[in-house]
Amino acid sequence: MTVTATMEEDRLDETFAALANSTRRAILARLAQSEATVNELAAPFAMQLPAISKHIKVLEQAGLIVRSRNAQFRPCRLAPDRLAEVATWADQYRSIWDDRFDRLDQQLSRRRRNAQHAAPKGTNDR
Amino acid sequence: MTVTATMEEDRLDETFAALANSTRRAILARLAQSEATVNELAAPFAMQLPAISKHIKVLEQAGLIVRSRNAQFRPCRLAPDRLAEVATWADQYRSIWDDRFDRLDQQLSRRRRNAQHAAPKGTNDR
DNA sequence: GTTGTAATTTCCGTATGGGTTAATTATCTA
DNA sequence: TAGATAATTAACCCATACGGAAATTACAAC
Repeated sequence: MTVTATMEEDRLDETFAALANSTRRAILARLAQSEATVNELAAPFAMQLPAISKHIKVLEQAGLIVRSRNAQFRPCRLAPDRLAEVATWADQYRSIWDDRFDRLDQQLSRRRRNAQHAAPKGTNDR
Repeated sequence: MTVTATMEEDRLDETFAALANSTRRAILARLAQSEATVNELAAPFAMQLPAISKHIKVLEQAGLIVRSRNAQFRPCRLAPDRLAEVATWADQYRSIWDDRFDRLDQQLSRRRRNAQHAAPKGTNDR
């Protein structure tokens, strides 16, 4: 019964864990431009190839990228579904930060009104 | 020069790492309803209090929650800024999954047109 | 088949994560 | 002051994460 929920939770664990590394996020950003091979992805980093290879494995396991085969090359490309899930998850909380802006906005309006009543003749803010 | 970028990257590392645990995400979901004490937050979990206390510490360190003091109690409440950053980060990739839906939509339109040309007299789908 | 290039796997060291129990701190109440 | 409640810290166990170096696999070109 809670099987689906648990599966989704596990997947979010894995997704967020994969995203919790700036090298891996940089790889995703690079792949947002176009697909790329492991060596191409590794080029910008001061890190040995095996390390990048492992990061790619993590991203693939998490479903954030998919890979094909072209001779010795293993081109990677972005798989957007998990990223969409992250956006959806975070959006659950949107009302909370929106509310806060609303309250701030109300406060500002109130202050503007009060300022007008207190000093109706000029701009006396500060 | 890249100081800000690096700080933001480090913060995203920390934010995603904090979110990569279903217990901690459940705590955030609970705090989206109202603030709560450590014992209240711990109640739903089959886990000792110190474990929850550590999870809360991780969330606080990551800036996802803030805490106040009320006698022996340390009520927690949600701090939405980091969640907003996550939403913004994920939204960078929105065009990619939108594009995919667009392509799917175009495909379906094309199929619809072709179906009309091939069998203009009736609904012959499936 | 040998050589070269692309990429992965294995093994290792070190650090961190997530949980436990026991001990400790902080605050209220009688 | 003593005792109860809320919460944290300390000490420990086990597993996993991240990186390096060396060895290995997969394929192409000659």
